[in-house]
Amino acid sequence: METQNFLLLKLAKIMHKVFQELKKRFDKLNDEEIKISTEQLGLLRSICLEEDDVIQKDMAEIMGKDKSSILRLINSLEEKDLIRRVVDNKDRRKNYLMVTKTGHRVMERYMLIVNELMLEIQQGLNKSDKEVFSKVVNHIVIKTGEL
Amino acid sequence: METQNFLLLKLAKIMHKVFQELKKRFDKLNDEEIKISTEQLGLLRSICLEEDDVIQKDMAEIMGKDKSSILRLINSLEEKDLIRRVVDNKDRRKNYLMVTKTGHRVMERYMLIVNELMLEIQQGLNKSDKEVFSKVVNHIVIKTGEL
DNA sequence: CATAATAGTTGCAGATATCAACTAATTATT
DNA sequence: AATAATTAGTTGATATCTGCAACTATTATG
Repeated sequence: METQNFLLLKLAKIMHKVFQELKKRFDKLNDEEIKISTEQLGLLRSICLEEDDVIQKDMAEIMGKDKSSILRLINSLEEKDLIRRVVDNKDRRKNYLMVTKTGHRVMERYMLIVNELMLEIQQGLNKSDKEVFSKVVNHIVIKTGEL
Repeated sequence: METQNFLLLKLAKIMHKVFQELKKRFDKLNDEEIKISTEQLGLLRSICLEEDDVIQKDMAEIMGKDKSSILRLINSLEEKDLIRRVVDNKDRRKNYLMVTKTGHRVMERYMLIVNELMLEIQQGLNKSDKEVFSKVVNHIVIKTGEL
């Protein structure tokens, strides 16, 4: 019973650590390049990972943040030319958030670092463990989706 | 290869969702009670979970934040009478962070909610899957500890 | 004793967050 | 078709959290 609580807290701790490490490595890489904050990167990442084109409101829901928060993050990403607002012809209230070439390049570079770190972390795990882990994560994705 | 990246991002997403849900349930509970922010709760949680008594500097290291950040979070927790600074007799530079009765009560209440949500999320998983998951998490704890 | 190192504090500046009030565009209602 | 309601986005105000650098107080070291 208590084990499961601590597991969650452990998970929180390692996620924090992993993203901290990722940010550190990413910052190091981007010394003279585009400086991007964790939140900005998180939003960019989310936009990239969505199946369909999204508008600001979608991202507010997906990220679980206020629409004005998203708006300001979008502003900063647009200033850095990582994404671009494109007005929907059919409904001019909507701004589609399109990732620019630079944005994709930044994400790719980020993904390489993620990849590298993941390999480091996975060392010593066998295939079946990884599969079960992946299965459980997917299970939790579904369960949290129901919340 | 790519699978593992997305696994991390998936994990990040579910953690975000879980803590969001936890905060929501916790806020609902604490309508007239102590209002506490996510960061404050996170710090209180960490202090409670440590084996030994800690000082501010320890928490800065554990949480991976600047000591001044911790200091201010401690201030807000102390204002709410959830923790108390106690000067070390042998080294008067050090403030031990002692959790008050109220602090423990708040944490217990929080843990109950965590517990409840964990049970909801785990429904449908068999024992062996949970064990493997736990094992992998522990593996990652060790690996991230080496970073 | 003078100097280093350590723990904590304060001031400053920047990023993020939410809330509420607002505009503009679209849809629904009468 | 005119009016009202809804939706998407924006803005202003305010609060929280963050790190950095400079500072104080205390302890350790030479």
